[in-house]
Amino acid sequence: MQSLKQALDARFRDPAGTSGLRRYEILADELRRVIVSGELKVGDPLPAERDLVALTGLGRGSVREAIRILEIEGLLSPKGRGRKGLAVIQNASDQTVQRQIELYIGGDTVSNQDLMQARLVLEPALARIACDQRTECDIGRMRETNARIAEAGRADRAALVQLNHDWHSQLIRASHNDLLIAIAVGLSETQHQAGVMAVYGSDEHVRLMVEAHDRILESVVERDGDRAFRRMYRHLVGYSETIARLNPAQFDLSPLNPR
Amino acid sequence: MQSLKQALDARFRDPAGTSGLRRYEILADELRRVIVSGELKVGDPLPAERDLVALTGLGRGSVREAIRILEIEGLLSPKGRGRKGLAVIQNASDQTVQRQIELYIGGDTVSNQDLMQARLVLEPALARIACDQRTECDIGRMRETNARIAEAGRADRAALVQLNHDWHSQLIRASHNDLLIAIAVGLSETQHQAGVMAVYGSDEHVRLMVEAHDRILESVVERDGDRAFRRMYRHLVGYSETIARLNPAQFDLSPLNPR
DNA sequence: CACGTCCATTGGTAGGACCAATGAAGACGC
DNA sequence: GCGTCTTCATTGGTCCTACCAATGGACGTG
Repeated sequence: MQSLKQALDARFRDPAGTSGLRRYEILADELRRVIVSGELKVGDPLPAERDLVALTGLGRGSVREAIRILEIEGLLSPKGRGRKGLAVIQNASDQTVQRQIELYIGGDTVSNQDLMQARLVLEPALARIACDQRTECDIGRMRETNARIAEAGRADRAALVQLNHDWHSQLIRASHNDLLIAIAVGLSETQHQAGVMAVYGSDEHVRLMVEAHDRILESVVERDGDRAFRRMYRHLVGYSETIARLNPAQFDLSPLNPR
Repeated sequence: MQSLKQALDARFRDPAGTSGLRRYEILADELRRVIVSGELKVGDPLPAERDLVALTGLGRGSVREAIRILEIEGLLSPKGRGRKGLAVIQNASDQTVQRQIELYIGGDTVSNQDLMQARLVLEPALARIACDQRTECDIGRMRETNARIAEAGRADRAALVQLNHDWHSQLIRASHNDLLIAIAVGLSETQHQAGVMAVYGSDEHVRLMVEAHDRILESVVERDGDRAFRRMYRHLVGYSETIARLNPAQFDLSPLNPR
C-alpha cells in the first residue's frame, strides 16, 4: 500500500493530474490500480476505513465513496460489521456483467431488433458449444424444465415466462463458458421479462415451443453441433416472428441476418 | 417522487424487508425502481442531495452513497457543482457494459480459452452482419487502419497492438448493433491489451495479418456474409494458434468449436 | 479446561460545517 | 432601454465528530 499513498499524493499535488476528478474518484482509481496490478491480491483484506483515512489524508466520507465504487464494480466484497467487517478484494463476477447488461438493455437505447439479433448470434452458437460441454446433469435439468413447461400449459403466463427463460438459461449454462454465459443469460433474461408474454397466447403456441425445445435438446444429447445450432436458430426466429406478428410496429426483422 | 418516500418508509419500518441491506442500498434500490419504472424519465433532474435528505430522512452521507451507486451503474450523470450540479437521469450506456466486461475478464476468473471462444462466436457473426450494415465510411476507416498497420510494421509493438485492436473494433462497429458492439469491443480490447504482443514477432506475422484483414474486408465490401464469416473465423483461429504456439501452457484450444 | 463477560475494532448512520463553482437576480452605468 | 457587473442563493465536494450495532478476540471465573 506504499505506492498508493505516493501516487495519491502526486495526483493531489498536481492540479493537471486531477483534471476535474473528485478526490474519491482519484482514490477509487488508485485502489483499482493496486488491485488489478496485483499489489493487493484476491482474498486480501482492504485496510479499515479509518486506516485508509489516516493513510490517504481524505475524509471518511470520501474513502467510503471510493470503496462503494469498487464494491459496485465487483472488485470488493460487501462488508460486514464488527471485527470481520473488512472488505476483501475479489474478482469482478459474472453477476456484475449480467447486471450491467440488463441495465443497459432495460433503458430504451437498445432496439428490439438489436437485442434479438444478439440472441440469434449467441444462443445458436452456445447450443453448438453445449454439444461438446454438456453434462448429464445439464440434460436432466433441461428435460425437467421442459416437462414443467408442458404441465404449466394452462397455468399463469408469468410462470411460463419464467420457465421458458429457465430453459434457455440452462442451455446457455450447458456451454460451461462463464463469459458467454454471463452475456447470454443477461440478454435472455431481459427479453423474457420485457413483457412479451403474449407469445404464449394459445396452448398451440406452448405445444410448439415444447416440441422445439425437445428437438434442440435431442441434438445436444446426440452432440450434433450443427443441428443444434440450426434448430436453436429456427426456434429463435420463430419466437421473434411471433412477436413481430403480435407487435409489428416495434419489430421489424428485416435487418436480421439468417445464417 | 411520492412513491419513493412511501416505499422507503415501508421498507425501513419492516425489519424483514430490509433483510440485512444497508439504508443507502435500500435508497439506491428505490431510486433505481422509480427510474426504470419511468416515474423519473431520462433527462429529468434528480432532486438535490439536501432535498433527498429531507425527503428520505436519511443522512447526507447515505444519500450520497446511494447516488454514487446509480452513477456507477450509469443511471445518473456525473454531477457538477453549483446551480447546474443536479444529477440527471440517463440510460445506462454501452460504455458501462464494456467497462464491466473488461473488469470481469481482467480478473483471472475467465480462462483464455473462454475468452477466445467468445471472440470466435462473436466476431465472425459480426463480420457477417457488417456485410449488410456497413457504410462507405466504415470501409474507409478500416482500409486506413490496415494501411497504418502495414506501415508500422517495424515500429514498436505497442502501436501494432493498438492498431490491430482498432481494426477489429472498427469491423465490430460496422455491424451497427450497439449491444453487440459493447460486448465484442470489450472482449477484443481486453485480449489485445492482455500483453500477447509476442504475436507480432516477425515481419512475416504482420504481413500475414494485413493480408488476412484485407481478405476479410474485401468480403465485407462485396457483402458476402458467409465468406466474411469464414475468413474472420480463420483469422481468429490463426491468431489463437499463434498464441498457443508461443505459450502452450495457458492455451489449450481443443475445446474450441470450429464452425 | 470450559464457559461467559467485557471491550476494542469496524462498518453504518446522522448531522454540522465550510469551500468552490455556478448561474440567476438584481444593481449599476451608459 | 440595454448591456455589464456584482451579489448571493443553491448545490455538490470535503472534512469532522459523534454515536450505534455487530463482531470476535481477550480476559476472567468456575
